Amino acid sequence: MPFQPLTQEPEIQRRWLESGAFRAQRSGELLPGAKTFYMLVMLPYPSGRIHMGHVRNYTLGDVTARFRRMKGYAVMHPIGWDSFGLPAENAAIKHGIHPAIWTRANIEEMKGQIQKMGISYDWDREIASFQDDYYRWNQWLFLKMWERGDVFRAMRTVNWCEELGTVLANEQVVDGKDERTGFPVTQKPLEQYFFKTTKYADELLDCLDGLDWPENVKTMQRYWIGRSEGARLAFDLELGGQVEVFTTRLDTLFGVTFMALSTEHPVIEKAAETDSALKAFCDQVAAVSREERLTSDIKLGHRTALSVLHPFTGEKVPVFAANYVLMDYGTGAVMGVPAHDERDHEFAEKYGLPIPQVIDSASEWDLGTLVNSGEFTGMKSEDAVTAMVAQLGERAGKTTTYKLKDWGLSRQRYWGTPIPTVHCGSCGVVPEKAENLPVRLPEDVAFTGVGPSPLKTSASFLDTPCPSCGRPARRETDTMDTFVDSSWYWLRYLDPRNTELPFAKAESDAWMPVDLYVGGIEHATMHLIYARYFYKVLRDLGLASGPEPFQKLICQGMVLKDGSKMSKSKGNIVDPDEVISRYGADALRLFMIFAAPIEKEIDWTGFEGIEGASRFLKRLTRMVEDHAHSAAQLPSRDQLSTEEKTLLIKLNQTIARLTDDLERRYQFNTVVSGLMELSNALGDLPADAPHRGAVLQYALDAFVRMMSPVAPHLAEQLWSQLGQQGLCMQATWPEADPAFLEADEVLVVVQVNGKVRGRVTVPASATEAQRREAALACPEAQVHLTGKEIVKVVLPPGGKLVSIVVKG
RNA sequence: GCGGAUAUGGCGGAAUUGGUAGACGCGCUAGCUUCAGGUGCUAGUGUUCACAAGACGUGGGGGUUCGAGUCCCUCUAUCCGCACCA
Repeated sequence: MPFQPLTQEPEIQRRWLESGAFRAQRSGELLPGAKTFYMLVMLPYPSGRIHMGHVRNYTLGDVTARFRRMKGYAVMHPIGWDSFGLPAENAAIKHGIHPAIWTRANIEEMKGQIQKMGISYDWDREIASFQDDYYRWNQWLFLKMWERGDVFRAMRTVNWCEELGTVLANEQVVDGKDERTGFPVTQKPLEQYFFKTTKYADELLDCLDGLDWPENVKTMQRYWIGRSEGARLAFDLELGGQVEVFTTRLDTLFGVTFMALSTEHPVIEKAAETDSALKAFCDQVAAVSREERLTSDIKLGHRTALSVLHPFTGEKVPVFAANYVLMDYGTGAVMGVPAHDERDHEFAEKYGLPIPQVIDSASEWDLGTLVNSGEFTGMKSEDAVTAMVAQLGERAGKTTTYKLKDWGLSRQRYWGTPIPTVHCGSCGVVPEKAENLPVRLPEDVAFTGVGPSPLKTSASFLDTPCPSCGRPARRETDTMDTFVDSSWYWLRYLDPRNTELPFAKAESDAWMPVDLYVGGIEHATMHLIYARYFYKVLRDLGLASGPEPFQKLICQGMVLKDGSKMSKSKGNIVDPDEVISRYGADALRLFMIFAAPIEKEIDWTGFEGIEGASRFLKRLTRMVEDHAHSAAQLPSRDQLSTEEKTLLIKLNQTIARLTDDLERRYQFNTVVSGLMELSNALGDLPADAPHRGAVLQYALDAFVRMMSPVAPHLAEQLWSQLGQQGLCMQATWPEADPAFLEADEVLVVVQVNGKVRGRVTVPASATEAQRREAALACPEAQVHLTGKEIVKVVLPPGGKLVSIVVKG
């Protein structure tokens, strides 16, 4: 049968689905001691069409899943849909269709495309977050977290559009205006729900060390969490009250010449009530847009009428409002030490403040020995901190701060999980009862794009009795951030139809942690921090075991077109469907794996690469077609011709190498090049080799099994042609035969003074002394040895090299 | 500015523990087959001088070593992340 992927692939896909070969076992079906492998890809958003990034991601996961199945693992390889969120709601506004209809249609479309790629997902475990049998468990978990005190309510500013009467996401706001309508957007404080992620800050940071993740992702998370050890210190205001600061350099306390407070600091806000110049300064700072603040680092300050008293000297220290102090880090107040902090230095120079040196060290910003610091003079920085904390008593203490913030999960949107709380006139904010879940999204809403969240207009949704006192009350109309949906979905895959719990612990214990998680680098912080946070909460709720959900993480590189990201607006999208309909899924898969190491970008400059992949598959098909099926037994090693032995050695070395690449190294592009090398070796077998039929049959059998994870459709076809029954994907992965890993003769490279001068062949059994002798006798080397004194001869382990050192 | 990474032919890349640099593929060149080719096959393809042997060669410079793409120091360039974090 020739290479006809367009007709063959759908046929083979049907056989797979009918055979149930993609199905993952329930925990009860696993034999004791069974090896499991959980292969996870990041939950896709059903935007409408599959793009090349998906193809790369899913192919990689599929290669791993198929390899592990053949290696005898029970494999979990699921897929689902991150199907709440803004685009569906925008589509509803634009086209006047319900977000659910738009979402369902997109899922159908994309599912069909994924199936055309031959990805081995267990479709029985498919989940979609917009369905109430998924989001009810978001609500259930929210209630559990509420009980434990992991949820709280607080004010936070949002992007508010007065004309639309709605809240906008950051990406919807461009130049301070709604990107769709151009209406102005302002900042407005709103009471919202938060998860207490900071409670786990230390654990989230410390557990990173044990994870097999890319170093850059771990670094990004460390920075994001931003743990900083230091001390807090309360200064007395001259006119009563205190200002607390956080500092990593308490040892520089005697160098304080000013206090810098954020313009949003309560002390400044209060002072501004009676100080119009200060008020004007604060307004001026507030008027600068976010982007401008980020790009400009000009320090501005305004001296207030206030002063604090130095806790040791009692001297008056002036208080400034300053634009470079952030209200949401530390305490929103900084003790200004211009001699030993770069920013404070710049500020002090600008406003003419004294810059007294109090530390003696190599560089002005380093730790060292204290000078001009009263009774602490002469102490080392580290000791001074301890001594000062002890002296300062109640007003100071060692402490730690984090950049990580609590996770604000409220969204003033329709298309998300309703937050299951109720506002009661007498009881306040009350959680819904678990037995009343799910709190479903109502259908009686209109999507106008104007006015408050559609939930606020639905009487059927709003009116509800108070779960606590039973009197009429109103439902919460905020919905959850969609990151909640993606923070535990991989556990729902393990038990997707459970109606009692989000998932049974037996299932999670059987499969967790995820062995390999593959996705885009864009999720390095948000998703991968939230997911880790949730897992720790689930563990503490007794629902899951183990500290971390994802043992190994791979972030695949992007697929570019001529050096830039493929996007609709640039019109440079290469549609996977188009490629599949020209070359077949196998050729596309092969190219995606081969083109570059997985973490690097692939630039899709043209179709040459995929032509090459297709050519390789055609050549293989011909090779199998030309090979007359042979039932002959493979002869023993000493009966084989040299060429036959060479081929079988290449075969077994390839088995060993590819197994290692897939199992330990997670290096995929070399798997394809290994297959190509082996196919070249197959082609080199002479037509008149004495045992050609038996040797080829043996080698092709192993070859087809090894190509099966990458090009599974053609592998099935060739597998049948080789006379094998059953599915190739269910065959076992070949084992390297130790009898064929070494050749009879081995090449020894001869170096003289580090330069390669010759090569000699010796029997594989040759001793060190024999190798040494053969090398010294090598004529090419002799030229460089005559008339020189041999200083030493080095024979490194492995026996493949002899290095001769000469003098003169 | 801070942090992380990367640098190998015309291109994508390989070299797993310090041991033959350039596997494999793309592209290119020549020939054959077919000549309707966006087909198939064979040979060649780091640079340079070439009959050969050789010399040079993994961003630049230095070092360790019998031996360095790989380890150390230093410089340069590119990419990514963060962005006044007290």
